[in-house]
Amino acid sequence: MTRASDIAYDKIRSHLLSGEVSPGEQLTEEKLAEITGVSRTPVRDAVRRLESEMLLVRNESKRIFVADWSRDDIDEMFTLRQMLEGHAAERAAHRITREQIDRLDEVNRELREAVELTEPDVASFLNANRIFHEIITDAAQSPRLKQVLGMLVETPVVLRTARNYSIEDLKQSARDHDELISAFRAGDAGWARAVMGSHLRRAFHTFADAAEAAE
Amino acid sequence: MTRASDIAYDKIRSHLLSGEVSPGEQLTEEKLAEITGVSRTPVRDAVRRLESEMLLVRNESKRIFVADWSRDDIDEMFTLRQMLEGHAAERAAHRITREQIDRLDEVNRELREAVELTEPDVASFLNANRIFHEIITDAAQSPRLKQVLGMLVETPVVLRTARNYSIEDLKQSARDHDELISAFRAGDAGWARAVMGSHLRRAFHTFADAAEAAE
DNA sequence: GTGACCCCTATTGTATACAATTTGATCGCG
DNA sequence: CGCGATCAAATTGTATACAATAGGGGTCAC
Repeated sequence: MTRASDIAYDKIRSHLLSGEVSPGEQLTEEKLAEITGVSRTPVRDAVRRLESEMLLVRNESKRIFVADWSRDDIDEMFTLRQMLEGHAAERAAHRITREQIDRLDEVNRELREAVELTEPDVASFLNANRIFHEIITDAAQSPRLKQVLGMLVETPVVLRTARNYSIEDLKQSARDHDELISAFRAGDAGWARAVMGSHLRRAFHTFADAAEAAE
Repeated sequence: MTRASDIAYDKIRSHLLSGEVSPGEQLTEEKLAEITGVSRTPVRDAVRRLESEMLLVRNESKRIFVADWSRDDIDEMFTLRQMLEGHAAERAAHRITREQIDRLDEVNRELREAVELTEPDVASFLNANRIFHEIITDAAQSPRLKQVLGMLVETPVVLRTARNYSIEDLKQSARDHDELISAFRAGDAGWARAVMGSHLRRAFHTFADAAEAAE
């Protein structure tokens, strides 16, 4: 994308993720233009993107609101990711290159380092985790799948809850990733799909438990 | 959406489906503005939508082109629909109302009427088919699923090829729909998913055979 | 003849003014 | 008091002018 609309997208997104705004709160294109420092035109582009990621929603008269995700909504999102990323893992098992597998190894090493600090670095963990899954999506070599998965991003509430994940949960993620790498090395599509499936399903329950504990 | 951008979307879409433009052909916002009779601003909105449906694509420097779908691309699209609509059917089986089931019956009656003419009315068939699947997606009651499925629309090549479908293929579709309705009446999620899966997978092969025959 | 550079043109991106629509509130009337 | 109509304010939609960028083609040096 272009510069101004990228800036707008990034700034609005981090604004939404920061927790400075509450679910259900109304935003206007003009206010967002002020915040981002660009005019309404690129803001509108950014809002469209964030709508497709369901971080923003519009009411019947096109006004813009911060999306409010229920527990069921998040369950459904993880279920869709489980299906689609499971499929991605299956495809990737037959298509992934040695270089990509090495990269997965490297990224998961970084992820593990972020976890094994005395105080886990959750931001680095989430970043490494995102990159890890992106590599697999790319290795699946399906533009359509990639585009569809792009809509199913982490929601603000999931990211904020991640701070409450236990060290054991985070370590289990790293172990799942290791097993995925093994499945890819073996070229075993069924194995890769199964591991991805349980990995994402467990991730949902980790989230749900952490969210419950936070209340 | 708003009026002008809706007009632009509809006009550009039917322009793409009409076959007046070839895959890979470049389009410019200005030309599309001329065709649609609105300014570039709503045209840009419409182009964004058509991009997300992958009927248009952009190159590395943001120029707009008519998408070119390979046989593998279409295979992958049907595979994704099979997963997602299978899931939708499964959810719908537990949530669909009596009214919605009656509506499915009615729409499938129309579909069958379009097929059983001496010269099948393919346009009516496709329209009824689209509505039938939309009712199920709605009955699944998952905004996320609905939004994701909205991206996986029929491609121009699939719609054009539909003219070559045999009467027997069209009748089989109507029978699949009847079986789906039976599964919904029984509230049997597994049955609904299975029927939807084979229905869509067969649809791909029907398309592939018709496309091959047309060459 | 080939390749690098530069300029002109085509095309997309951005800002801004104005139009259309929706909301909410105020006023008047029963 | 309640209810509805009407107007003003807030918000999104559209058109248009201008800015930025990428592509294509021509020229010139070698």
